[in-house]
Amino acid sequence: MDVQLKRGLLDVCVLTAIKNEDSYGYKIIKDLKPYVELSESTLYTILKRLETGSMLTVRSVEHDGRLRKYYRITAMGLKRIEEFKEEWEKVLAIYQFVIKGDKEND
Amino acid sequence: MDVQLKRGLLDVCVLTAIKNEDSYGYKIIKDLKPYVELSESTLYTILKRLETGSMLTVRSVEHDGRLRKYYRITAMGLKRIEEFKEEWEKVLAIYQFVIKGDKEND
DNA sequence: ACGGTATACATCGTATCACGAAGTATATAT
DNA sequence: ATATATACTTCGTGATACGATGTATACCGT
Repeated sequence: MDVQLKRGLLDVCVLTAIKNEDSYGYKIIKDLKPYVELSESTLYTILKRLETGSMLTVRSVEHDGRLRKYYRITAMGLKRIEEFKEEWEKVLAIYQFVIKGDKEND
Repeated sequence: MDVQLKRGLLDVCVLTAIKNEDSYGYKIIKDLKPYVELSESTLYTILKRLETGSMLTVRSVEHDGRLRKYYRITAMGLKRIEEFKEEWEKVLAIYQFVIKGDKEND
C-alpha cells in the first residue's frame, strides 16, 4: 500500500488494535497485518508518539522470561479515533471528487 | 484537515484538477478549495514532483502581461489516478476495521 | 550440539513531504 | 497612494515511515 496513503491511518489503526484489550508490539503487528502492514521500527515509533501524546499508557509485564510492554488506550486515544471518524467525511468528499473527475455537477 | 490524512490524497487531487482541462497554479488552488486547502508552496512542490514523475507536462502562456504555467495531465498521470482508485479498497477495509473497532467478527 | 525461526523490543539514519515565510511582479480597486 | 488579487518561486523546518542493525530468549528439527 502506498506509504503516503498510510500516513493518516496508522496511528488510528494502532489505537484500534488496542482499543478492546491491551496489547503489545508484536501482537499489534500481527493483528493489523490483514489490513495494513507495518514494520517493527514503524510501530515502535508510532507507539512512542502515541504515548507522548497521552493516547495510551504502557506497562511492562514479564512473560516467559521476556519482557512485554502492554499498551492501553486512554480517553484521549478514544477521542482521537472519534475525531478520525469525523474527518472521514472530508476524505470521502475528496474521493468523490476524484472519481467523478469533472466539474459538470457543481 | 489532518496533514497526514491529506498526504495520500493531494497528488491525486491536483491531477484530478487538471484532468479535464489544462489549468494553472492559482486556479488549481481555487478549484480544490472546497475539497482540500493547500498553500501555494505546497502546490508548487506537488506540481514539480508530478512533473518530475512525468504525471504532467507544462507550458508557459503569456496572460495579461503575467506568466502563466499551464499543466496538462499525461497518460501516466491518468494511470496514477486509476491506481489510486484501486488502492481505495484497502483504505476502506482499514476504515471498516476502525469503525468496527473489535474483532468479534473474524 | 547447532542452526534456523519465532518472539520481543530498541535505535539510528534517511528520504519524503506539507507548509509557513518571504520574495518578485503586475493589474485593479479604493 | 495603498491595498488586494493574481501568479509563480525558493528556503528552511518539522513530521514521519521505514530499512538496517542490534540485543535477547525460546523452541524445533536434524
